[in-house]
Amino acid sequence: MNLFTDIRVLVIDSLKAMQDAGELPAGLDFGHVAVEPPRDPAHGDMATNAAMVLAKPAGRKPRDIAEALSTRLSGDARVSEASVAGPGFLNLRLADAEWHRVLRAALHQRADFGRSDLGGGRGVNVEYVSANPTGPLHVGHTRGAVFGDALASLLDFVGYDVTREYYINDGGVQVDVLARSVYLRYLEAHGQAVAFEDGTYPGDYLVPVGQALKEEVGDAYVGQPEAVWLAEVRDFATDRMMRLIREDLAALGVTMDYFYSEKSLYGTGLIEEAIRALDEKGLIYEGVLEPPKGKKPEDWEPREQTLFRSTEHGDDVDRPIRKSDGSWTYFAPDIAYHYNKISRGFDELIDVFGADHGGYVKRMKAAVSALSDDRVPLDIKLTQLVKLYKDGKPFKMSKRAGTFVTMRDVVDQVGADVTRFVMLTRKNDAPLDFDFDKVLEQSKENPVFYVQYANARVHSVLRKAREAGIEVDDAVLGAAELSRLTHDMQITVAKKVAEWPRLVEIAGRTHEPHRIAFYLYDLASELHALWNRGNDEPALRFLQEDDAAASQAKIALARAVTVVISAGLGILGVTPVEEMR
RNA sequence: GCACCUGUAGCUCAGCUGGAUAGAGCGCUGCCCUCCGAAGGCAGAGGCCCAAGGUUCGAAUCCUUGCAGGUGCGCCA
Repeated sequence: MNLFTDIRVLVIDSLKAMQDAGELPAGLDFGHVAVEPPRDPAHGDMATNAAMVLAKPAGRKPRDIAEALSTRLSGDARVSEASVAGPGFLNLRLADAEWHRVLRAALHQRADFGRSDLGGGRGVNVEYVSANPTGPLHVGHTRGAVFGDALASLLDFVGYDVTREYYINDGGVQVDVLARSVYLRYLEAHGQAVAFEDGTYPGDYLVPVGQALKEEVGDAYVGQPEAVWLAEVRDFATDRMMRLIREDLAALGVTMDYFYSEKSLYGTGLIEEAIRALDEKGLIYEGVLEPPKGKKPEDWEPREQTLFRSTEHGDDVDRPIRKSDGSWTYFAPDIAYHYNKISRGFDELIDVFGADHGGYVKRMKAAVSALSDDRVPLDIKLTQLVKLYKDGKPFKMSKRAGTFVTMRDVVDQVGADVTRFVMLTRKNDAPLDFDFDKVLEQSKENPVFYVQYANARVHSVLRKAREAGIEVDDAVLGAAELSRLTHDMQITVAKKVAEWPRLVEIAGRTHEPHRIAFYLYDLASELHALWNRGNDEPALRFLQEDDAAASQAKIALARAVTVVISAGLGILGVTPVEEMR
């Protein structure tokens, strides 16, 4: 249940009744009528802008509409008070029973509390990570992986049919470089001295791959020209790298539904088909691009290339899809890949890219817009850089100096749960500071700890209640005398719980999973505040050993909080803990 | 030169399809914390929401222009 949408229905029904009574003209658009929590809780529990939105079309003064609406809403048992304020806001105060109803819903629906039908079962494809298969995942990939995975879970929670997908860039020259690098390690495994020049990957992680290649083919490739081994070694190496990447993802708790290979596009005619589809729309032509202004490549000279008229779909300049030698640019298979996603019937597409791909957004959107005739929206989320800190000091990464920080390094040091939560404590558009020490601190300034601690505190109460012989199963708690919960701080916590379904929809609509992390921190804060008050006012403590009924009511509130924390952490991919260690 | 992202308290950042007196953590100030649920609690100070125009009953939020920082810009992917 979502109390905000329930009350909005009530408001709309009242407005319709006013139309029937001739107090409002027919044919009004209620689409902009909103029911929201007011910024200042002193104003009430909910506020509606109905009077202000409808004043002009209805030809009446906002305050007059608000007064009339106020009279009708006051007649509903759920509304304890309705008052007109400011330019025409209608503030509503709800009966305590409404908050109790929310708690019961949370205890009854548990993991499903807050689920929504926003997506209406529509298919959405979330493509994320998509790192080149040339080495292990690093910190930058980690943020994209966590973000994409949480977004996918979030969309699932709000009613989408979600596919998680990884695009393997195994078709470009970078996998040839990988193959040559592995070949060097292979020669090394045969006892030869090798040198890693510029343009090869010197990382140690290829040592076992070279060794494995030796075990696979013996000395068959030693002393042979590239033509003999390149294709074979390339396949072998990319396969090994993808195994490595899958292990990295698994360590972070990320599981993909599909891995889509760029290489598999070649030779199937799909690229040609996608380009033909664009050509049929008159969007493909042979032409010469203007040189880029400012930073001009040194060897720039005008060339005729095959171009995609992406400017027709919002891009700044048209984009080449063939190099001057006639081979495809990277963009061409990517067009084909998105063409494939469209043809697989997805209703919405989401790409999660690193910030360095920002320049790629417009052309990709242009391609999808053109190929789908604007039927399939593509949202591209860019994740900004992660800056690493060690004890407050910046931690420089350098491949050359060997201080290259991999995803595995991070997960091994702080754990997958902490990594995931911290990566979501900033919106994707903002750079993120990640301090190896601070994320493990046990204090209020560490949101991961604070949320987990709230959860653990509630579970501690549940354990102690059972020891005291008080039944605290959810079914029992759901039937508890919640009318005993009347204290302001208790109602405040219940109100925060009631915001969860609304928050989830907002996060889902905006594709912003970080909102969940921030909300969970707020929710945890409210619980801690109530808990702390128990120090001064023993009557507010959750466990009242001599009064089972009172305990059950209070614990029902606490349990509802952990229901939401568990669901929220679940979306973020973080395991809720029941005990702090 | 152009495009995209960012600009909110001393610092790091939230801010809901535009809503009322703009929030949190840290830091700062004051009080509380021998035990009874303190890996602390309560309260307070602190703002020209980068700037200037515009749209609107109403703008941190939308539009335009400018400023500052970051990222990117044909034969790399």
